[in-house]
This record gives sequence, C-alpha cells and structure tokens, in this order.
Amino acid sequence: MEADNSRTEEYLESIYKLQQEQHPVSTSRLAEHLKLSAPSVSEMVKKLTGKGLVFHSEKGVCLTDDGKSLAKKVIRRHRLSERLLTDILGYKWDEVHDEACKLEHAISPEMEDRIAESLGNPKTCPHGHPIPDKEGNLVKEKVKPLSELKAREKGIIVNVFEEDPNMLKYLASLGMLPDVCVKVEEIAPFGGPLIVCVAGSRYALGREVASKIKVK
Amino acid sequence: MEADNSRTEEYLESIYKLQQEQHPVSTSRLAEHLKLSAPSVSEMVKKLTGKGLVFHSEKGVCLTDDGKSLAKKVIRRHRLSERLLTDILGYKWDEVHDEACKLEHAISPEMEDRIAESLGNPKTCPHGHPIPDKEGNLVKEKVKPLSELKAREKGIIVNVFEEDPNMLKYLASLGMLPDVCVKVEEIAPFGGPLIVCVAGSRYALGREVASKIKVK
DNA sequence: TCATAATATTAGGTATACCTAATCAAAAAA
DNA sequence: TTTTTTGATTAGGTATACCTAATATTATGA
Ligand SMILES: [Mn+2]
Ligand SMILES: [Mn+2]
Ligand SMILES: [Mn+2]
Ligand SMILES: [Mn+2]
Repeated sequence: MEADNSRTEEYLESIYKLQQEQHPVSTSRLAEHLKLSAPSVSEMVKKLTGKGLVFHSEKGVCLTDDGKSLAKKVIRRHRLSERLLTDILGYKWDEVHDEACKLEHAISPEMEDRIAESLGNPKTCPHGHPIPDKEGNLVKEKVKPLSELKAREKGIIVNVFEEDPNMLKYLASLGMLPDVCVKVEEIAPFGGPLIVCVAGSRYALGREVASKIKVK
Repeated sequence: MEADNSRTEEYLESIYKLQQEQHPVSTSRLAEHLKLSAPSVSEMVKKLTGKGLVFHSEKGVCLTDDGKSLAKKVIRRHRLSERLLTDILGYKWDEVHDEACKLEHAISPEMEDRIAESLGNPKTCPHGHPIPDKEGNLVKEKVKPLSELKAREKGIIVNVFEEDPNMLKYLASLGMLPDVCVKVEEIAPFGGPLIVCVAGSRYALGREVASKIKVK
C-alpha cells in the first residue's frame, strides 16, 4: 500500500523553515511550531533519524541531504499551492497558508508539474519566498530586515517571513506587499516604531513587525 | 486538534457509489472496492455505525441521512476536483480519478466554493456524473445502459460508470464521451458484442463495456 | 436434509503518531 | 559551587486503522 508521508513531510517542512532563523533546530522550537508536545517531537525525530532524513548535532536537529531534498519538494508543493489559490482561485495572501499546508500532501509529482505549467512557472509564492525548481535549486535573494534600514533609506520588499493571517491582512491593508518600495522616514528611539512611507502614505510600524519584512 | 476524517469519507464515498448498483452494500463488495480486507471493513463499519453514519439492514450496510449527506459532500468535492484537473490543469478524463480521490480530503468548504465558482458552477464531472450542489441536491437524469438499446436505436451518452483508467482511455479513443450520440447498428447474438456507430465510425463493443455506458 | 461454499465477524496483533507524568542532563543563577 | 531552571528524553498509555487466522453464520445445491 501507498504510505502516508504527510507527518514526515510536515516535520521536514517545519525544520527547513526554522533552520533559516537559527541553524540547528531545538526540539522545543519544533514542538512549538508544529503545535505538538516535546516528547512527541522527540520521538518522531528519532524515527526521522532512522529514515536518514535528519541527524542530531550538539545544538539540535539538522536535515541530511535526503531530508533537505524532501523538504524542498514539500516547500515547492506548498508554494505552488499558494499560487494556485491566489492566482486561479482568487484567494488573498492571508488566506492561503493553512489551505496550502493541507494541499501540499495531496499533490502528486504529475500534478505539481501541471500546476507549475498552468501558472507559468512562477518564481515565488504570494509572500515573496522562492519556489524551488524540480531539482531543488532555489535562488535566495540577498535581503535584510526592514528594521535594519537607517532613517531615510529605501528598500523594495522581497518577502514577508510571517504566516499569521492577521499580520498579513494588516500588512496588505498598508500596501506592504512584495515588490513594493518602502522608505524609512525616521526611527523612534528606545526600541520605538519605524515611521515608514509606502505609496505616499506614512505609517508607524513596530520593530517586531519590521523585522519580519525583508527588503533589498 | 482537527480530526482527520479521510478514512470515514472514503468509506462513505464507496458505500454511496456501490449502493447505486445494488442497494444494501455487502461487506465483501465494500472491501473489494476499497482494496481492504473484509475484517477491516467489518470493524470500520461498526465504528461508522457508532457515529450514526451507517446502519445494518438484513442485506448489508446502508447510509443514514447524516451518512448520505456527508457522502454527497465528499462526492461534490471529488467531482469538482476532477473538473479542476481537466478544465484548469489540462488533465485527461482517464487521469483524474485517483488524484481527485486524494484531493477531495484536502479541500475546505471555502475552497470548494471557490473551485465551483472559478469553474462556473459545473453540473457534472468529466465522466458525466452530476455534481451535488451545496445543499446536497443532485439531479439524476433518467438513463439506461447502452447495452439495453435495441438494434438501430440511438442514444446520447450521459455518463460512464467506470473508473478504470485503461477503459476510459479506450473509450475516449473511440470518441465515446458524454454528450456524444451513439447508434447501435446491430447486436451480435449469444452475448456477443454490439456494433455501434460513433461520429461516422463503426466499432464492436463488448456487452460488459456497453453496460457501463449510460445513455438517454 | 446435510454438506459445502460463500460471507461476516471475532480474536489477537502491528504500525503510526499522538499524549501526560516522571526523569535526566545541561545551563544559568545564586 | 550548589541550586534552580530550562530543555530533552524515557516510560507508559491511547486512538485509529489496518492485518491474518480462526470461527460463526448464512446460502446453495446435491
Ligand atoms: Mn505543511
Ligand atoms: Mn508563502
Ligand atoms: Mn475518494
Ligand atoms: Mn468522475
């Protein structure tokens, strides 16, 4: 019978994403992201180790080459799903994450190809993240968080590292979407907000939020 | 946590389909269709009974009103998925069944609506079967098997009660698709084939195959 | 009617993936 | 350095959905 790898895929996907923040991923961070208990994750990580998909370093869990390869396949399916949802079915960018997170496990390689083709082989998901190609290559643009720009500096939004629908909805309402130009007018002291200018309007943006927005 | 009803959905879907052939569905027939052992099905049917989705009559398993309602939801998602695959992603009618059978469990009510709308609220799947509406209403056309037509009688193909890709591929190669007109030229005796005329060409069609093709 | 065959269910077991409570180990604080 | 806190794992358990082998039930047909 055909195995159901959806849990394995979900773990690898999470590990891949979390390692972008800090390299070896801790059990607790992974458990938090997957909304599972630490022992559950601990146990599953052991199984993934047995399958040669992850290994344990000093500081935490790392993906093996096989694990990385599978993770990128899942991420490709996830991001293509998001594009299908926005470009063809008319979803907003804040509505697609959870749907795509289920769809990604129900998509065959055949279907993945067809979606990519039908969409004209898109390079990024609606949040600006690169879609790995069939071989697992993905182009990471050199970016920095909006929060690191200095006063009077400009940047173009590349992507938004955030999956919370409310946050995304909020950002969309300010017009802060990929490819949009943002200027930091001034930076309030003592960890205060950034005053940014987007399409002629000025907004005060918290540091936390600004750090999720990556610009070039 | 959100429950995974995919197995429940798969059982109800099968029961619904099989009961169209013969009303109360036997455990063995169900096991065969689901490609599972009889004891597995026996056990699962007991669980479905506990959930109030099916009940046991003399002759076999029947859907309760709740069961029928859920089954029709699954079938709606299945058939909309098939249409998405053919109409938007360019699949052939013989390639969609298995893909749709996985997709149908990963589609939210929200997404179901969006697919239906994007496709212009189609009335049937690529095989000619009606797509139940949101409320579970579905229009069954009055049809009979092609095998019951008499010599020289004509009919229009309404649907094909078959999910085997090879059979569907074969029928498509003869141009035998929904809405196509077929004329039975003659019927060979002793259970022999039907000689049919489709779009000017004549073909010999086995009785078994002809009984799967429903015409009006 | 009685034996045979088909169907359904029970019994007992496996794999997967989750949980809480308890324990162990490492890091940070006192 | 000893204590406390945080983090990870072990121990023991549950739910779900599958399996094979054995048994029971129902039909069929000789
Ligand atoms: Mn996911
Ligand atoms: Mn995305
Ligand atoms: Mn199905
Ligand atoms: Mn169909």
